[in-house]
Amino acid sequence: MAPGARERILDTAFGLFYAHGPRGVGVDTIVAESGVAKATLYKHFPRKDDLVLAYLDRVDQVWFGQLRAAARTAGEDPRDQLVGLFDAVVRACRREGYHGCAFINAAAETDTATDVHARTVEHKAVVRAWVADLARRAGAADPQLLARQLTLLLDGALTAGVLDADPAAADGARRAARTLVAEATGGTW
Amino acid sequence: MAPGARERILDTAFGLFYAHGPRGVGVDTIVAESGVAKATLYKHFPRKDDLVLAYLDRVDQVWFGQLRAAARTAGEDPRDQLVGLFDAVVRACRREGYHGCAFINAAAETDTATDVHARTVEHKAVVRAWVADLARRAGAADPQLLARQLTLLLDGALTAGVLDADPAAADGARRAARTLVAEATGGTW
DNA sequence: ACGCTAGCAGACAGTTCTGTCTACCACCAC
DNA sequence: GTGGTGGTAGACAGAACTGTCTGCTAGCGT
Repeated sequence: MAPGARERILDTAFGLFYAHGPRGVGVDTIVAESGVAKATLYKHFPRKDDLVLAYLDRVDQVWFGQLRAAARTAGEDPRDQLVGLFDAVVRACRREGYHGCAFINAAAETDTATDVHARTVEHKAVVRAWVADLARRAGAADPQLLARQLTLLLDGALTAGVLDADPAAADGARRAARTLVAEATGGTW
Repeated sequence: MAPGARERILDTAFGLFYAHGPRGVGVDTIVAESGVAKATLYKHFPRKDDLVLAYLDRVDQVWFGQLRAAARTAGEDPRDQLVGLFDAVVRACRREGYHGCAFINAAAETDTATDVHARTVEHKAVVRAWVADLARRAGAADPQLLARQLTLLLDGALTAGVLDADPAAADGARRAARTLVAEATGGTW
């Protein structure tokens, strides 16, 4: 009880939604697993979609935090930070129960007109804007282009990480990122 | 009747599965839409999963055909062909009703131990092997690495194409491909 | 003592899903 | 004409789904 019903629901939903996809988990399962009453769940999240959106918000926080940490760890040079982003991917793919990008997975099972889809687009746009800022500070000739290319690689690597357990995927992405950053900033460093 | 019930079922399933994801389409819907009797559907495809796999096989044929056509159109030089692959992505993303990579979408809503997941892994491996052969003929220092990087970009671009209608995504992927191919084959051409 | 808030427990309605089954029909080979 | 093949039409069972509702309990501020 101490952590409050809302947190328990979100914790449970986080694990189940990520493992099986929002559509693959019934409300009853979340109720049973979290030990919360059904009425309580529907008080906090009137519709299942509200719970899904709260789940995605949490994923956004966690994943963005990991990206920031990876960049911070990579060093002072923004170019190193851009490449360092892919350490977050490498680490994520190695994690037990890794199942790809939660946003991509969630969007894959919804129509393009839904809130879930919109939230996914928004998340990707925010990440790309942040990468573009790094690219600008790295002195890229076209920061928007470089950010676009790196986030494409990012999404590709996140997807490949679940399809193909081979860690060569994330490593290949990292090396590709280095090549693209070098090309965009005019030479190696 | 002329085209046979099996084809009618597959045609209908192809459209519906791609638009809403296999899990988002009930067997009843396919029955109604294809004008086929339920018993007939279950005679040809004893389980829904069998129909999903047949759907994926058809997607594989179609998409691989488009990749091959894009490479062929790009010219004689294997390096041009590697870059030309991304024309297939550009064209796919522009198509009305584009909804991303059918394999990635299908895999996103299944467990990793399922047939659907395995078929997806297989498809991606076949495409990558084919790209690796192109990379070898293009004289890449490490064809496996280049193929890995290009297919990462491919998957990233296919995913971005549905999340973000901006055609800059596929174009960015194309330009990144050119950079990576140049780097791997030692200089521009 | 009183009322308010938060929560638990579980029945319930109504829909939708997969998969099975019965009954009938049309054609074609022999 | 007779039997096999492939198809239609639709009822049906059994499960799972979302969302609602009733009743009960415990704590807490005043």
